Amino acid sequence: MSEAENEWLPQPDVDDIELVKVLQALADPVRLSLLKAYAAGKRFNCSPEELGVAHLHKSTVSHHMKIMREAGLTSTRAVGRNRYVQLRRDDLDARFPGLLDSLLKSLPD
Amino acid sequence: MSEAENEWLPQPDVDDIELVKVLQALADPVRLSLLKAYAAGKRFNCSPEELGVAHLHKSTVSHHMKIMREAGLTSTRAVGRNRYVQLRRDDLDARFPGLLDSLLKSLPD
DNA sequence: GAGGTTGTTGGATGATTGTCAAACGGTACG
DNA sequence: CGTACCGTTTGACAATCATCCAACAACCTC
Repeated sequence: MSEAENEWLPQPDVDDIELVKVLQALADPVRLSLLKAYAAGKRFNCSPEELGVAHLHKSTVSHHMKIMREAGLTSTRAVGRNRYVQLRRDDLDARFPGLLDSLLKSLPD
Repeated sequence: MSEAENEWLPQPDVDDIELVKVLQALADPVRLSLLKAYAAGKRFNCSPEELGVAHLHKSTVSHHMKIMREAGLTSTRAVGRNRYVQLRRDDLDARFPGLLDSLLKSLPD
């Protein structure tokens, strides 16, 4: 049994989260799907099937996750082969009060 | 003196405003500047200077305004040579409650 | 260690986008 | 009427982007 690593993937500091980049990260139907999945608590692994984007290649999903993380939308912890992703709710709410909530309420079914 | 026309430029119906398109329309620094100008009540003419994007060609500004209008963000009334633009506050708030408010509060200076 | 799993990276490609410039079309007003 | 004005449209161009595929790296299990 190897030492369980617990490494956080690089992400911008709270104060460096830019509105334009957040909006750019959200301006894509696939990433809105990911946002919805993350908001629903799906935080374990990145398989396209479980994230509701089964039609996409896994590298494409990885690409979208990177964009969201680098925009400041998500945090990712790498543990072994898995990625544990979660929304940066507190950080986003501190920086853009109410934005995430109204977004999540406005997401299409 | 010619008859003063009062023609509304084409825009989506309230129920047809899509979140993705709204976000795409907002995911650009220039259009965020326009949003800010419109929110501040600058509704008369489309000159790049008065809208705070003096570095851009007038056709570029016209292009951005069209994108915002077709996304459902703005309403435009054409009167003579002028364009009277305003935010669709009520429509946006009906469709995405709280979104516009939190956005406007989050706009950079 | 071998082989299967999970996610990332690089290249390639087609589509979209932001911008400008020039031409165009109404409009206002001498 | 002619000219200046204001915004739109079109074409062109470079840049960015979303996607796939193949190769790779790290990990887990047998």
